Amino acid sequence: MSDAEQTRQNILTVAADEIHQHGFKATSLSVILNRCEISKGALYYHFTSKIELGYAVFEEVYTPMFLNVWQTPLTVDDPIEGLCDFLTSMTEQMSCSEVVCGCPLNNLCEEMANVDEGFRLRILCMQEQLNQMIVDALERIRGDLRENLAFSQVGYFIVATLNGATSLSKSSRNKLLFQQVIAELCLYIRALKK
Amino acid sequence: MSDAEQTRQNILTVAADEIHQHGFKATSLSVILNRCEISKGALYYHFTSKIELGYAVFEEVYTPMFLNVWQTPLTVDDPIEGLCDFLTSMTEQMSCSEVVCGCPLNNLCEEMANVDEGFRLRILCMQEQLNQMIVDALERIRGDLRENLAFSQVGYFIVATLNGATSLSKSSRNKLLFQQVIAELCLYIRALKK
DNA sequence: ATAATAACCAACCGCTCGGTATGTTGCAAG
DNA sequence: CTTGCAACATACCGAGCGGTTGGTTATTAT
Repeated sequence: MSDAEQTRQNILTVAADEIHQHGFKATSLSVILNRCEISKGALYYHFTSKIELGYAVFEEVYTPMFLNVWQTPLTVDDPIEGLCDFLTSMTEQMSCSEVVCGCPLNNLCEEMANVDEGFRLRILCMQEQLNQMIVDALERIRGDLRENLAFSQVGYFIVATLNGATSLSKSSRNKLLFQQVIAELCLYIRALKK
Repeated sequence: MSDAEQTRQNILTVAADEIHQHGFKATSLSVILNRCEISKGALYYHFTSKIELGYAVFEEVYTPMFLNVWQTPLTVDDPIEGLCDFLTSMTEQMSCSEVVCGCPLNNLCEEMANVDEGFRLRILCMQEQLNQMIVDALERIRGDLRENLAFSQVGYFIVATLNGATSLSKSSRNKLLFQQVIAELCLYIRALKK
């Protein structure tokens, strides 16, 4: 990797972390510059504006991370148990920063979706992709599931509940409420089976 | 009501609307001053700082509004149907601004819970109150419900899912996803009965 | 040897923000 | 009649923000 590309990747990584911790608007470029030990000129050489940097972080850091994390549990033999194991292990592995900072995608959705159209469309696209992955997994085992299930509706329901659960852990500052919601969500998911 | 109290109430109302629309940090005091047609001196006569104004909005506007909205469907004869009717009517009555702006409590939770302890504790208290209302309603009809239900867990699950549903409507900018999640949530709630 | 370009750096700019210090007005008590 | 306080208004402050401008350096092509 060239020096320039290395610099760019470093900016993206640091910016992703800052945005995750403080949100997009509250993320200060000067903090990113300090952490990367570069000047403002360097940042504006690689990115034309703060918001373009935000878009790049979304597309090049958050999106691949997200798709990668969800793909494994959904492509396993039994996606129902895959999902439940995945969600349960989330509650165990959840670091302190994740309890406090929440999910990057959900955070950006809350903060930016109604302010900036560029962010909104990217977030929407990501949510639709995630939903489609769930739908695909459910359809793959539709024989094992109850009749009359609206797969897309179920998918969005699962995603919504998970987001709401991270929201609850922000205010309680511990995993307990999150774990409870996830436990109940797993009950719901397992009840999808016949 | 005295003139001074009138001024104070006016500030609270306008601030509540601004915070709902733009979040706490992005809410500008000067905008509030313009809308209220008062000076900065007037605002700082009634409130010692921006954050104290925020607390006052939470306690004197959001909290009573919230408790009032939830009490009705939960104290009805059949809280299961009360809840479902309540949620369904939300999807119908939902104004355009509510689709875009989301729930004030959830917004503040996402934005401020991990930044300011004063907000965090107030939000947590509100969430616990809401959960307790749901738990009380469920216990009142526990004879009609399935065995082995963890009422508190169910309460937080419902709240979490509702919050997640409003989040989804922010990115899609329409009611459709919200309606789907609520529809699935009602299926879940009705399935609590034997 | 020189010209051009990529990859930066340092200094500065206008703007908005929350907050403060001081000034003013009207009314009510003594 | 004046004193005093409640209820404001006006003007200003420093800090931090995103963004711009004008260099500077090292590498590469001619």
